[in-house]
Amino acid sequence: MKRLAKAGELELLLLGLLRRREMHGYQVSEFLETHLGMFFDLKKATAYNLLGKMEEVGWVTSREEKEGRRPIRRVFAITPEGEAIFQDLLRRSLPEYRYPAFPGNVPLLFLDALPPGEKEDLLKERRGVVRDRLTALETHMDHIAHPLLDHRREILHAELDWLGALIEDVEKK
Amino acid sequence: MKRLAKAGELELLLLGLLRRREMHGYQVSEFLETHLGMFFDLKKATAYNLLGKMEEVGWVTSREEKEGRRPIRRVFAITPEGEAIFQDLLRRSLPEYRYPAFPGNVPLLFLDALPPGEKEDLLKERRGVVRDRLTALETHMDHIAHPLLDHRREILHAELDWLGALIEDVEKK
DNA sequence: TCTCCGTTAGTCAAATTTGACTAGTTGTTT
DNA sequence: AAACAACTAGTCAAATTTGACTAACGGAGA
Repeated sequence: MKRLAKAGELELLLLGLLRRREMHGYQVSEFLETHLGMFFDLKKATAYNLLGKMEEVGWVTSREEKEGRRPIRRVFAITPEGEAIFQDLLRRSLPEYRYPAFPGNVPLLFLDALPPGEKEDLLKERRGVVRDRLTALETHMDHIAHPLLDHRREILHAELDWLGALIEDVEKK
Repeated sequence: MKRLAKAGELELLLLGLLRRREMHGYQVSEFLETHLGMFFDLKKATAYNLLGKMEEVGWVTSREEKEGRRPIRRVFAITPEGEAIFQDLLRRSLPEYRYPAFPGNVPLLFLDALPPGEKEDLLKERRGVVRDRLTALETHMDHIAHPLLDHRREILHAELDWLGALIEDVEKK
Protein backbone atom coordinates (compact mmCIF):
# COMPACT_ATOMS: atom_id res chain seq x y z
CA MET A 1 0.00 0.00 0.00
CA LYS A 2 1.21 3.44 -0.92
CA ARG A 3 2.41 6.13 1.42
CA LEU A 4 -0.12 8.49 2.99
CA ALA A 5 -1.05 11.33 0.68
CA LYS A 6 -1.58 14.66 2.36
CA ALA A 7 -5.28 15.26 2.70
CA GLY A 8 -7.02 18.51 1.91
CA GLU A 9 -10.57 19.78 1.63
CA LEU A 10 -11.31 17.79 -1.47
CA GLU A 11 -10.49 14.55 0.27
CA LEU A 12 -12.58 15.64 3.24
CA LEU A 13 -15.46 16.39 0.93
CA LEU A 14 -15.33 13.03 -0.81
CA LEU A 15 -14.88 11.07 2.40
CA GLY A 16 -17.77 12.96 3.93
CA LEU A 17 -19.99 12.01 1.03
CA LEU A 18 -19.02 8.35 1.09
CA ARG A 19 -19.64 8.31 4.83
CA ARG A 20 -23.34 8.77 4.28
CA ARG A 21 -23.63 5.93 1.82
CA GLU A 22 -21.46 4.15 -0.68
CA MET A 23 -21.61 5.55 -4.16
CA HIS A 24 -20.25 4.92 -7.60
CA GLY A 25 -18.14 7.55 -9.26
CA TYR A 26 -20.81 8.99 -11.46
CA GLN A 27 -23.15 9.30 -8.49
CA VAL A 28 -20.49 11.19 -6.55
CA SER A 29 -19.76 13.58 -9.36
CA GLU A 30 -23.43 14.13 -10.05
CA PHE A 31 -24.13 14.90 -6.42
CA LEU A 32 -21.23 17.30 -6.36
CA GLU A 33 -22.47 19.04 -9.44
CA THR A 34 -26.17 19.32 -8.63
CA HIS A 35 -26.18 19.73 -4.85
CA LEU A 36 -22.80 21.20 -4.04
CA GLY A 37 -21.87 22.87 -7.30
CA MET A 38 -23.05 26.22 -5.94
CA PHE A 39 -20.49 26.07 -3.19
CA PHE A 40 -17.59 23.93 -4.25
CA ASP A 41 -16.16 23.28 -7.57
CA LEU A 42 -14.82 19.82 -8.01
CA LYS A 43 -15.13 18.51 -11.52
CA LYS A 44 -15.96 14.97 -12.48
CA ALA A 45 -12.53 14.01 -13.73
CA THR A 46 -10.92 15.38 -10.58
CA ALA A 47 -13.29 13.41 -8.41
CA TYR A 48 -12.49 10.18 -10.24
CA ASN A 49 -8.79 10.91 -9.92
CA LEU A 50 -9.02 11.53 -6.18
CA LEU A 51 -11.18 8.49 -5.60
CA GLY A 52 -8.52 6.43 -7.36
CA LYS A 53 -5.76 7.86 -5.18
CA MET A 54 -7.73 7.38 -2.02
CA GLU A 55 -8.26 3.79 -2.99
CA GLU A 56 -4.52 3.35 -3.48
CA VAL A 57 -3.83 4.56 0.05
CA GLY A 58 -6.66 2.52 1.50
CA TRP A 59 -9.09 5.22 2.58
CA VAL A 60 -11.79 3.84 0.33
CA THR A 61 -12.48 0.50 -1.34
CA SER A 62 -14.33 -0.22 -4.51
CA ARG A 63 -16.18 -3.18 -5.87
CA GLU A 64 -17.64 -3.68 -9.32
CA GLU A 65 -21.36 -3.71 -9.66
CA LYS A 66 -23.53 -4.84 -12.52
CA GLU A 67 -27.12 -3.70 -12.44
CA GLY A 68 -29.43 -4.87 -15.19
CA ARG A 69 -27.85 -4.33 -18.58
CA ARG A 70 -26.25 -1.02 -17.61
CA PRO A 71 -22.49 -0.72 -17.91
CA ILE A 72 -20.42 -2.04 -15.01
CA ARG A 73 -19.71 0.58 -12.40
CA ARG A 74 -17.32 0.84 -9.50
CA VAL A 75 -18.96 1.43 -6.16
CA PHE A 76 -16.78 3.25 -3.63
CA ALA A 77 -17.10 2.91 0.11
CA ILE A 78 -15.17 4.45 2.96
CA THR A 79 -12.88 2.17 5.01
CA PRO A 80 -12.14 2.37 8.75
CA GLU A 81 -8.82 4.08 7.91
CA GLY A 82 -10.75 6.52 5.76
CA GLU A 83 -13.12 7.22 8.61
CA ALA A 84 -10.16 7.88 10.91
CA ILE A 85 -8.68 10.30 8.40
CA PHE A 86 -12.06 11.97 8.03
CA GLN A 87 -12.44 12.45 11.76
CA ASP A 88 -8.95 13.84 12.12
CA LEU A 89 -9.20 16.06 9.08
CA LEU A 90 -12.55 17.43 10.17
CA ARG A 91 -11.26 18.38 13.60
CA ARG A 92 -8.11 19.96 12.22
CA SER A 93 -9.72 21.88 9.39
CA LEU A 94 -12.84 23.19 11.10
CA PRO A 95 -11.05 25.60 13.45
CA GLU A 96 -8.65 26.73 10.74
CA TYR A 97 -9.45 29.72 8.65
CA ARG A 98 -7.69 30.40 5.42
CA TYR A 99 -8.66 33.55 3.66
CA PRO A 100 -10.24 32.70 0.32
CA ALA A 101 -8.93 33.92 -3.00
CA PHE A 102 -10.81 36.66 -4.79
CA PRO A 103 -9.53 36.47 -8.34
CA GLY A 104 -12.38 38.72 -9.41
CA ASN A 105 -10.70 41.55 -7.53
CA VAL A 106 -7.75 41.77 -9.88
CA PRO A 107 -9.31 44.46 -12.08
CA LEU A 108 -9.81 46.59 -8.98
CA LEU A 109 -6.06 47.02 -8.84
CA PHE A 110 -6.13 48.94 -12.07
CA LEU A 111 -8.91 51.46 -11.63
CA ASP A 112 -6.38 54.18 -12.33
CA ALA A 113 -6.14 52.99 -15.90
CA LEU A 114 -9.72 54.09 -16.54
CA PRO A 115 -10.95 57.62 -17.27
CA PRO A 116 -12.91 59.18 -14.37
CA GLY A 117 -16.39 58.77 -15.77
CA GLU A 118 -16.08 55.19 -16.95
CA LYS A 119 -14.65 54.05 -13.68
CA GLU A 120 -17.82 54.80 -11.73
CA ASP A 121 -20.02 53.34 -14.46
CA LEU A 122 -18.23 50.04 -14.44
CA LEU A 123 -18.20 49.87 -10.65
CA LYS A 124 -21.91 50.57 -10.55
CA GLU A 125 -22.48 47.89 -13.13
CA ARG A 126 -20.60 45.48 -10.93
CA ARG A 127 -22.68 46.55 -7.97
CA GLY A 128 -25.80 45.84 -9.98
CA VAL A 129 -24.60 42.34 -10.69
CA VAL A 130 -23.89 41.70 -7.02
CA ARG A 131 -27.28 43.10 -6.09
CA ASP A 132 -29.00 40.77 -8.54
CA ARG A 133 -27.13 37.83 -7.13
CA LEU A 134 -28.24 38.76 -3.67
CA THR A 135 -31.91 39.07 -4.56
CA ALA A 136 -31.79 35.80 -6.48
CA LEU A 137 -30.22 34.15 -3.46
CA GLU A 138 -32.76 35.54 -1.04
CA THR A 139 -35.59 34.27 -3.19
CA HIS A 140 -33.93 30.89 -3.29
CA MET A 141 -33.57 30.95 0.49
CA ASP A 142 -37.33 31.13 0.99
CA HIS A 143 -37.40 27.50 -0.03
CA ILE A 144 -34.20 26.00 1.23
CA ALA A 145 -32.31 26.72 4.43
CA HIS A 146 -28.62 25.96 4.87
CA PRO A 147 -25.83 27.61 6.82
CA LEU A 148 -23.76 27.85 3.65
CA LEU A 149 -26.54 29.83 2.00
CA ASP A 150 -26.51 32.22 4.94
CA HIS A 151 -22.78 32.46 4.50
CA ARG A 152 -23.16 33.42 0.91
CA ARG A 153 -25.72 36.05 1.74
CA GLU A 154 -23.38 37.58 4.30
CA ILE A 155 -20.56 37.65 1.80
CA LEU A 156 -22.69 39.23 -0.91
CA HIS A 157 -23.83 41.81 1.60
CA ALA A 158 -20.25 42.62 2.46
CA GLU A 159 -19.40 42.98 -1.22
CA LEU A 160 -22.30 45.37 -1.69
CA ASP A 161 -21.35 47.53 1.27
CA TRP A 162 -17.76 47.65 0.18
CA LEU A 163 -18.61 48.50 -3.42
CA GLY A 164 -20.93 51.22 -2.20
CA ALA A 165 -18.20 52.82 -0.13
CA LEU A 166 -15.70 52.50 -2.95
CA ILE A 167 -18.04 54.13 -5.45
CA GLU A 168 -18.72 56.98 -3.08
CA ASP A 169 -15.02 57.39 -2.57
CA VAL A 170 -14.28 57.43 -6.27
CA GLU A 171 -17.08 59.89 -6.92
CA LYS A 172 -16.13 62.43 -4.31
CA LYS A 173 -12.48 62.13 -5.40
CA MET B 1 2.70 34.14 -34.23
CA LYS B 2 0.42 31.87 -32.28
CA ARG B 3 -3.32 32.09 -31.98
CA LEU B 4 -4.86 34.26 -29.29
CA ALA B 5 -4.94 32.54 -25.93
CA LYS B 6 -7.96 33.26 -23.79
CA ALA B 7 -7.06 35.81 -21.17
CA GLY B 8 -8.05 35.63 -17.51
CA GLU B 9 -7.28 37.49 -14.32
CA LEU B 10 -3.71 36.28 -14.20
CA GLU B 11 -2.95 37.75 -17.57
CA LEU B 12 -4.66 40.96 -16.53
CA LEU B 13 -2.56 41.07 -13.40
CA LEU B 14 0.73 40.57 -15.24
CA LEU B 15 -0.13 43.01 -18.00
CA GLY B 16 -1.16 45.55 -15.41
CA LEU B 17 2.19 45.21 -13.67
CA LEU B 18 4.20 45.50 -16.86
CA ARG B 19 2.18 48.55 -17.79
CA ARG B 20 3.72 50.53 -14.97
CA ARG B 21 7.26 49.68 -15.93
CA GLU B 22 9.12 46.90 -17.67
CA MET B 23 10.41 44.21 -15.37
CA HIS B 24 12.40 41.03 -15.49
CA GLY B 25 10.80 37.79 -14.39
CA TYR B 26 12.27 37.68 -10.96
CA GLN B 27 11.18 41.23 -10.31
CA VAL B 28 7.63 40.40 -11.32
CA SER B 29 7.47 37.35 -9.13
CA GLU B 30 9.03 39.17 -6.21
CA PHE B 31 6.57 42.01 -6.51
CA LEU B 32 3.72 39.55 -6.65
CA GLU B 33 4.97 37.78 -3.59
CA THR B 34 5.80 40.73 -1.37
CA HIS B 35 3.21 43.31 -2.40
CA LEU B 36 0.33 41.29 -3.75
CA GLY B 37 0.84 37.95 -2.02
CA MET B 38 -1.76 38.89 0.59
CA PHE B 39 -4.43 39.15 -2.08
CA PHE B 40 -3.51 37.00 -5.00
CA ASP B 41 -1.64 33.85 -5.22
CA LEU B 42 0.42 33.51 -8.33
CA LYS B 43 3.59 31.53 -7.84
CA LYS B 44 6.90 32.26 -9.46
CA ALA B 45 6.89 29.35 -11.86
CA THR B 46 3.37 30.16 -12.98
CA ALA B 47 4.32 33.77 -13.63
CA TYR B 48 7.28 32.71 -15.76
CA ASN B 49 5.08 30.31 -17.66
CA LEU B 50 2.45 32.95 -18.37
CA LEU B 51 5.02 35.54 -19.37
CA GLY B 52 6.37 33.00 -21.83
CA LYS B 53 2.94 32.37 -23.32
CA MET B 54 2.15 36.04 -23.52
CA GLU B 55 5.36 36.58 -25.38
CA GLU B 56 4.41 33.85 -27.86
CA VAL B 57 1.13 35.58 -28.65
CA GLY B 58 2.77 39.00 -28.81
CA TRP B 59 1.27 40.72 -25.78
CA VAL B 60 4.71 41.24 -24.27
CA THR B 61 8.28 41.33 -25.61
CA SER B 62 11.49 40.50 -23.85
CA ARG B 63 15.09 41.51 -24.27
CA GLU B 64 18.14 40.18 -22.53
CA GLU B 65 19.92 42.40 -20.06
CA LYS B 66 23.30 42.07 -18.45
CA GLU B 67 23.94 44.21 -15.41
CA GLY B 68 27.36 44.07 -13.74
CA ARG B 69 28.41 40.50 -13.09
CA ARG B 70 24.88 39.29 -12.30
CA PRO B 71 23.38 36.53 -14.43
CA ILE B 72 21.69 37.58 -17.65
CA ARG B 73 18.04 38.31 -17.18
CA ARG B 74 15.08 38.73 -19.50
CA VAL B 75 13.29 42.02 -19.23
CA PHE B 76 9.63 41.92 -20.20
CA ALA B 77 7.65 44.85 -21.54
CA ILE B 78 4.06 45.19 -22.66
CA THR B 79 3.39 45.69 -26.39
CA PRO B 80 0.65 47.78 -28.00
CA GLU B 81 -1.34 44.57 -28.58
CA GLY B 82 -0.85 43.73 -24.92
CA GLU B 83 -2.11 47.16 -23.95
CA ALA B 84 -5.20 46.65 -26.13
CA ILE B 85 -5.87 43.30 -24.48
CA PHE B 86 -5.37 44.88 -21.09
CA GLN B 87 -7.86 47.64 -21.81
CA ASP B 88 -10.44 45.24 -23.14
CA LEU B 89 -9.94 42.73 -20.36
CA LEU B 90 -10.17 45.38 -17.69
CA ARG B 91 -13.46 46.69 -19.03
CA ARG B 92 -14.95 43.26 -19.41
CA SER B 93 -13.82 41.86 -16.06
CA LEU B 94 -14.50 44.83 -13.80
CA PRO B 95 -18.29 44.69 -14.02
CA GLU B 96 -18.33 40.91 -13.79
CA TYR B 97 -18.74 39.27 -10.47
CA ARG B 98 -17.91 35.63 -9.97
CA TYR B 99 -18.54 34.30 -6.54
CA PRO B 100 -15.25 33.20 -5.00
CA ALA B 101 -14.56 29.70 -3.77
CA PHE B 102 -14.50 29.04 -0.06
CA PRO B 103 -12.70 25.72 0.25
CA GLY B 104 -12.36 26.34 3.98
CA ASN B 105 -16.11 25.85 4.28
CA VAL B 106 -15.99 22.17 3.42
CA PRO B 107 -15.76 21.02 7.04
CA LEU B 108 -18.92 23.01 7.78
CA LEU B 109 -20.84 20.49 5.71
CA PHE B 110 -20.06 17.81 8.24
CA LEU B 111 -20.88 19.36 11.60
CA ASP B 112 -23.30 16.50 12.18
CA ALA B 113 -20.37 14.13 12.43
CA LEU B 114 -19.24 15.83 15.64
CA PRO B 115 -20.63 15.28 19.15
CA PRO B 116 -22.70 18.25 20.44
CA GLY B 117 -20.11 19.71 22.81
CA GLU B 118 -17.12 19.54 20.49
CA LYS B 119 -18.98 21.15 17.64
CA GLU B 120 -19.42 24.45 19.50
CA ASP B 121 -15.85 24.36 20.76
CA LEU B 122 -14.39 23.99 17.31
CA LEU B 123 -16.65 26.66 15.86
CA LYS B 124 -15.65 29.04 18.62
CA GLU B 125 -12.02 28.26 17.97
CA ARG B 126 -12.55 29.14 14.35
CA ARG B 127 -14.26 32.35 15.36
CA GLY B 128 -11.25 33.19 17.51
CA VAL B 129 -8.97 32.73 14.53
CA VAL B 130 -11.10 35.00 12.37
CA ARG B 131 -11.24 37.57 15.13
CA ASP B 132 -7.45 37.57 15.41
CA ARG B 133 -7.11 38.01 11.68
CA LEU B 134 -9.43 40.96 11.82
CA THR B 135 -7.57 42.71 14.64
CA ALA B 136 -4.26 42.07 12.92
CA LEU B 137 -5.66 43.53 9.73
CA GLU B 138 -7.04 46.60 11.45
CA THR B 139 -3.69 47.28 13.04
CA HIS B 140 -2.05 46.93 9.67
CA MET B 141 -4.58 49.34 8.20
CA ASP B 142 -3.46 52.14 10.48
CA HIS B 143 -0.36 52.35 8.32
CA ILE B 144 -1.48 51.44 4.83
CA ALA B 145 -4.72 52.26 3.06
CA HIS B 146 -6.00 50.31 0.11
CA PRO B 147 -9.48 49.41 -1.14
CA LEU B 148 -8.51 45.74 -1.16
CA LEU B 149 -7.67 45.96 2.53
CA ASP B 150 -11.10 47.43 3.15
CA HIS B 151 -12.53 44.58 1.17
CA ARG B 152 -10.77 42.07 3.32
CA ARG B 153 -12.02 43.72 6.46
CA GLU B 154 -15.58 43.60 5.22
CA ILE B 155 -15.25 39.93 4.39
CA LEU B 156 -13.75 39.07 7.76
CA HIS B 157 -16.56 40.97 9.41
CA ALA B 158 -19.11 39.00 7.46
CA GLU B 159 -17.41 35.76 8.48
CA LEU B 160 -17.53 36.79 12.11
CA ASP B 161 -21.20 37.70 12.02
CA TRP B 162 -22.08 34.51 10.26
CA LEU B 163 -20.06 32.35 12.63
CA GLY B 164 -21.68 34.10 15.58
CA ALA B 165 -25.15 33.34 14.30
CA LEU B 166 -24.21 29.76 13.50
CA ILE B 167 -22.79 29.17 16.96
CA GLU B 168 -25.88 30.59 18.58
CA ASP B 169 -28.00 28.38 16.40
CA VAL B 170 -26.02 25.27 17.25
CA GLU B 171 -26.10 26.08 20.94
CA LYS B 172 -29.81 26.68 21.23
CA LYS B 173 -30.36 23.56 19.08
C1' DT C 1 -39.52 -0.81 -35.45
C1' DC C 2 -36.24 2.48 -36.56
C1' DT C 3 -33.98 6.55 -35.42
C1' DC C 4 -32.54 10.08 -32.65
C1' DC C 5 -31.58 12.14 -28.30
C1' DG C 6 -30.51 12.54 -23.55
C1' DT C 7 -28.59 10.07 -19.69
C1' DT C 8 -25.19 7.08 -17.60
C1' DA C 9 -20.39 5.94 -16.65
C1' DG C 10 -16.11 6.78 -17.16
C1' DT C 11 -11.40 7.72 -19.60
C1' DC C 12 -7.66 10.39 -21.55
C1' DA C 13 -4.55 13.72 -23.50
C1' DA C 14 -3.55 18.28 -22.88
C1' DA C 15 -3.14 22.42 -20.06
C1' DT C 16 -2.01 24.34 -15.74
C1' DT C 17 0.27 24.77 -11.48
C1' DT C 18 3.65 23.78 -8.21
C1' DG C 19 7.67 22.42 -5.26
C1' DA C 20 12.11 21.41 -5.63
C1' DC C 21 16.29 22.22 -7.68
C1' DT C 22 20.48 24.71 -9.87
C1' DA C 23 23.98 27.88 -10.04
C1' DG C 24 26.15 32.13 -9.72
C1' DT C 25 26.65 36.48 -6.66
C1' DT C 26 26.82 39.24 -2.74
C1' DG C 27 27.11 39.93 2.15
C1' DT C 28 28.47 38.61 6.88
C1' DT C 29 30.86 36.50 10.42
C1' DT C 30 34.83 34.83 12.62
C1' DA D 1 40.40 35.32 3.97
C1' DA D 2 37.62 31.26 4.48
C1' DA D 3 33.31 29.68 5.32
C1' DC D 4 28.67 30.12 5.20
C1' DA D 5 24.21 32.18 4.57
C1' DA D 6 21.08 34.66 1.82
C1' DC D 7 19.72 36.74 -2.45
C1' DT D 8 19.16 36.64 -7.49
C1' DA D 9 17.29 34.47 -11.59
C1' DG D 10 15.32 31.06 -13.53
C1' DT D 11 14.27 25.98 -14.98
C1' DC D 12 12.12 21.49 -14.78
C1' DA D 13 9.81 17.23 -13.71
C1' DA D 14 5.94 15.88 -11.37
C1' DA D 15 1.29 16.60 -9.66
C1' DT D 16 -3.11 18.43 -10.47
C1' DT D 17 -7.01 19.81 -13.05
C1' DT D 18 -9.77 20.13 -16.95
C1' DG D 19 -12.41 19.84 -21.39
C1' DA D 20 -13.32 16.84 -24.73
C1' DC D 21 -14.24 12.40 -25.98
C1' DT D 22 -16.24 7.45 -26.06
C1' DA D 23 -19.67 4.21 -25.86
C1' DA D 24 -23.49 1.83 -24.21
C1' DC D 25 -28.35 2.07 -22.75
C1' DG D 26 -33.41 3.68 -22.35
C1' DG D 27 -37.16 6.13 -23.87
C1' DA D 28 -39.98 9.04 -27.10
C1' DG D 29 -41.80 9.95 -31.29
C1' DA D 30 -42.71 9.04 -36.44
